[in-house]
Amino acid sequence: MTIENFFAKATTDIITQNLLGHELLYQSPKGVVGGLIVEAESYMGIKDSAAHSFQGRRSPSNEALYGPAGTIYIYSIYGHYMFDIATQAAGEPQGILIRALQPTQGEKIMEQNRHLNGYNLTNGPGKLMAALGINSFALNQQLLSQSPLSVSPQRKKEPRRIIAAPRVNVSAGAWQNRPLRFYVAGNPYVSGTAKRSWELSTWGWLN
DNA sequence: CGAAAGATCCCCT
DNA sequence: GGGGATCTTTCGA
Repeated sequence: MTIENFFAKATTDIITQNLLGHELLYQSPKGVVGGLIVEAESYMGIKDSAAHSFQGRRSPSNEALYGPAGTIYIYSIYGHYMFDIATQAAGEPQGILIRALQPTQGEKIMEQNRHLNGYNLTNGPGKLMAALGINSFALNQQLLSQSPLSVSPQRKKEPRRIIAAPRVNVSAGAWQNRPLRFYVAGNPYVSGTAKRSWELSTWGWLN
């Protein structure tokens, strides 16, 4: 099973839920860094009012969304870099925004990249990219399997419970309240969650 | 060419 | 929980 086979086999919202617990790794110049995916959002393509490809919008900056499943889509907003993966066949511009990681590799390097430590290291889409040390568009439009970024083809850990909620900072449009944000319940690296909701014995995993 | 919006972050109360 | 920083992209004149 390759990571490309993992995608394009279901609807993007199902793929997003199945992606939780997979390990994202980056072969960075300073060493291997990465962690388990604990939070992600689905963007459902031309009919989704919050998607960059809404109504078929297409330009050099979002071209990666139109690539085959497993294509890396990097964009920037407010001076921060974000990491998406195209999930469907070429020409069907749907994708997943990776929003938070639980560090498993190179935590020291990530702390140096971020100049801080603790749960704030990777609990947001811009934060995790800064922690990995990615601050350019160099990997945009590359295939995951042919780049220094990789996602494990299967789960490393099973979420005990997955919560679905409206997407973060999607505040207008017909799809603004759709529950397309998915995260591991109780994991302290999920962005914007309250301390009292954290499960610090299991971090939300079954194994 | 200027302006405004935006899938965010950090620091302060 | 709120406001300012920051900067790329897009759209309208």
